[in-house]
Amino acid sequence: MRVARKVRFDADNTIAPHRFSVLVRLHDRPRTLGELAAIEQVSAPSISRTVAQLHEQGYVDRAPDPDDGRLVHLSLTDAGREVVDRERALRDAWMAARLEGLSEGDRELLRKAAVLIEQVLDADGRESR
Amino acid sequence: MRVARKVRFDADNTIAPHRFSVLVRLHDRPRTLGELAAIEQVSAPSISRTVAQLHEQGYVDRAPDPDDGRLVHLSLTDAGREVVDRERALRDAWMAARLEGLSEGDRELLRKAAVLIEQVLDADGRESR
DNA sequence: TATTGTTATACTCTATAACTATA
DNA sequence: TATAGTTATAGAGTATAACAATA
Repeated sequence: MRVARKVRFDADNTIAPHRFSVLVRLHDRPRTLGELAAIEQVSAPSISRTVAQLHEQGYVDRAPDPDDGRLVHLSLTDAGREVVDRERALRDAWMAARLEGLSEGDRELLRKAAVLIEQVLDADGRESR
Repeated sequence: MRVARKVRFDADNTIAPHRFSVLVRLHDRPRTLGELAAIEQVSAPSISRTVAQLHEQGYVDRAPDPDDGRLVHLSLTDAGREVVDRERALRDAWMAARLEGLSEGDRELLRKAAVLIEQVLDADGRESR
């Protein structure tokens, strides 16, 4: 949690965390509003508002489902994809700078730990977050 | 960051994250409002309001500085200390449950990684966060 | 009737600007 | 004048309740 906090504070983020998170979900694949609400664990009105803003910013496309008129399919625009890539590059650079002083052995240890942590998270809630 | 998110979502936290964070800072030692604002990286009015609420909830004591009438020294009440301890116990339990399935070797790997990560964070910004 | 999404309204946390009290 | 903190006001994100459209 300290690492997460540090990245959030120091990495000069260019987009608000919850908006970035939504863009990342859509970077994986297109989703409906309901799916996003479930993944992000926020209410329907909340995700609706956030997506509306991202749509206005030109980062997200909205498309009605051809068979079910209630569904709205969201996907990233090219601009949205760029935002995700740029932000990820910023965070990667931040982390790389921090790991520079470590020995190769230490870095290898952290690589193994990262794999382990991913496993633990995936084994848990099948969250797909 | 995925771990932090998961803990925040799943661990049935009993107090809002930013309030908890302030209580943790005061658990370390008493501090003034200005110190808290700097540590938490929020504005003076923001920390002032948060601390006022924690004071109303009975978690924080306020005491004027005997020499400098502008300063307000904040410290935890017994109730505040309990909140921190309880919340930490919840998170520890959450984490312990998640690590149960690992081998002793894997857990040892994670212990070493945690030490390393602490070092990296401390080496960085001398943040005392 | 149930489901998907939006609108109305309110609460919390945040910030900047203006202010009070003390140094 | 400068510093520590508070009050006034506004913006962003969240929630619940009520609503519209579709199945």
